[in-house]
Amino acid sequence: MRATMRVTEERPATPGTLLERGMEILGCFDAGHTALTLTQIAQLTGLPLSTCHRITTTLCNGGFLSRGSDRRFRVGTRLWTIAQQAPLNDRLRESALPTLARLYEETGENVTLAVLDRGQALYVDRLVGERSVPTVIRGGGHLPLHTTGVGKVLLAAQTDAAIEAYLSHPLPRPTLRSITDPDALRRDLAEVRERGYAITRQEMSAGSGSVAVPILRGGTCVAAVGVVVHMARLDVGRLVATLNQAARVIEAGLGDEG
Amino acid sequence: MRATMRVTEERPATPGTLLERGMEILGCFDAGHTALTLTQIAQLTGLPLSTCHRITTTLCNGGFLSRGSDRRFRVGTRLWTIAQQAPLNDRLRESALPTLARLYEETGENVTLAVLDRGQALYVDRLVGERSVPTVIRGGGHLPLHTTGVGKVLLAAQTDAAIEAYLSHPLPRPTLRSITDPDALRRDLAEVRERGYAITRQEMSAGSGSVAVPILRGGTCVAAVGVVVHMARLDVGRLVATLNQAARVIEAGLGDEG
DNA sequence: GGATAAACTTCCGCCTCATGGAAGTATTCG
DNA sequence: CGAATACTTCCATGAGGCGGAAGTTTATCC
Repeated sequence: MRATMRVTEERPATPGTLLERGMEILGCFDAGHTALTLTQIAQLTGLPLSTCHRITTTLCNGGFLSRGSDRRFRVGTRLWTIAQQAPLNDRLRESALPTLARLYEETGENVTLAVLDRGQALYVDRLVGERSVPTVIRGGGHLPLHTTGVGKVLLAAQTDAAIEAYLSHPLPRPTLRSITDPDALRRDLAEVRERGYAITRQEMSAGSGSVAVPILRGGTCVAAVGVVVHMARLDVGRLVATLNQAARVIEAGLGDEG
Repeated sequence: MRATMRVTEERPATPGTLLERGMEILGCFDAGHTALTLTQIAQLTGLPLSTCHRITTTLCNGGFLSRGSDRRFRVGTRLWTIAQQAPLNDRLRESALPTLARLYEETGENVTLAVLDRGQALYVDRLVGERSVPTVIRGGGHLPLHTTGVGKVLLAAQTDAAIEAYLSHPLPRPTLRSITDPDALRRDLAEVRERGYAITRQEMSAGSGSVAVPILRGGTCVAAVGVVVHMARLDVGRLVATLNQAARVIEAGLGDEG
């Protein structure tokens, strides 16, 4: 009989404006949700079906969504086109791409480029090999700072105050090896600063580790490049050398200041 | 005294809903407009300043826009993240990337990957070399089908009816060498179909030409890879061989059907 | 550095346009 | 082929967007 307990459902106090709702619907398309039916969207957002229908129709007309023959919604090319104007693409990505690919060729491993975004590592680009560690996250996704190589590099480059702020929040712990103790992390980050590179050992997923180095512009760290490899192939010395070389090339492509 | 001739201004009959206006504002961020001030947005959209202000504020709160210390708006990371879920990225892009980069390394030229979108060639990815032809368009931009190598490939793969529909619209003519005569284009496209590759010679911009080949999945053309080079270096035979090799690799990475 | 201009932000009463339940239609599944 | 599910359309109501104008901050100029 399921009852009608919808009373205390989810709506705290926010009626939500049309535009906010539109953004909320678009936000449903995250990693793993590349195609959604109308009802799925209604469930995910908690909005009435007719409301979702109206909004999705508008979004489709604007090219922000598109609807395939399977009646499912996908992100539209218009939205994608607009997104290409994001600062993330400005120079970093374009100038880094060939270098990342060469890195990928040289190492045969998963190569990632990430920046700091909203207290997480935002994966700007990612090259995944068939022969390497299985996919954890696709480009455009976020992962914690303290469990990934690129994340540690980005975090270590922040001010002490920012680091403390990060540590003050509860830290996710995806594996048993994840470092979540504040003191241990502080030591780890200090080491990253000294050495100029970060290492993770099964801190994000069992069986794999990573190495990452910063990309600097005008003395500040704007991004990080890293590789994710099976633990057995975690040859830190070689990888750091290769990564540093790549970072240097990317930095050169960025220009001095912009 | 300026009068109040605002009556017949610009608003045909569309008041525009909040969501539509939001999309319109986001749409202002196209090639060459990566950062806009509030007044610029108001001018571009023709919307009142206060309205723009309200909408941009909402968009910023949602992460769809961000505002730098220079008070200018840019596309936000949230929007970018969502865009990564677009079908464009599904497999094509990820699996093509390393190959494109290798192409870039081998040829030292501008390498482009494009799909058909709304009657134009949508550039999914683009690697631009310092040593090669200057930038015409960035990734995420649209160019005509009949003046670009990748465009011709995509157009030639369409049904005859679709081609005729394309030819029935007025064709832009960026250079004197652009082929805009319908009959000449039909012949050109027939040739593309036979040979399996397309050539342009100064049809998009003076001094440069291009070669492109299709990327097939399940017998249909889903994309095109091409290179843009200075006319002096337009060694068709060599480029076609290299491109075909690359296309084969990309196709292999796509999987059979999905 | 002070004055003027431009760009931006806030405010509020009017009135349009979004709202969402319900009824109707298409699609899928057994 | 019928039942269940997914989607689309409709409409009276009132919540929320509207934009001109006044106020504040930032940029420009001499």
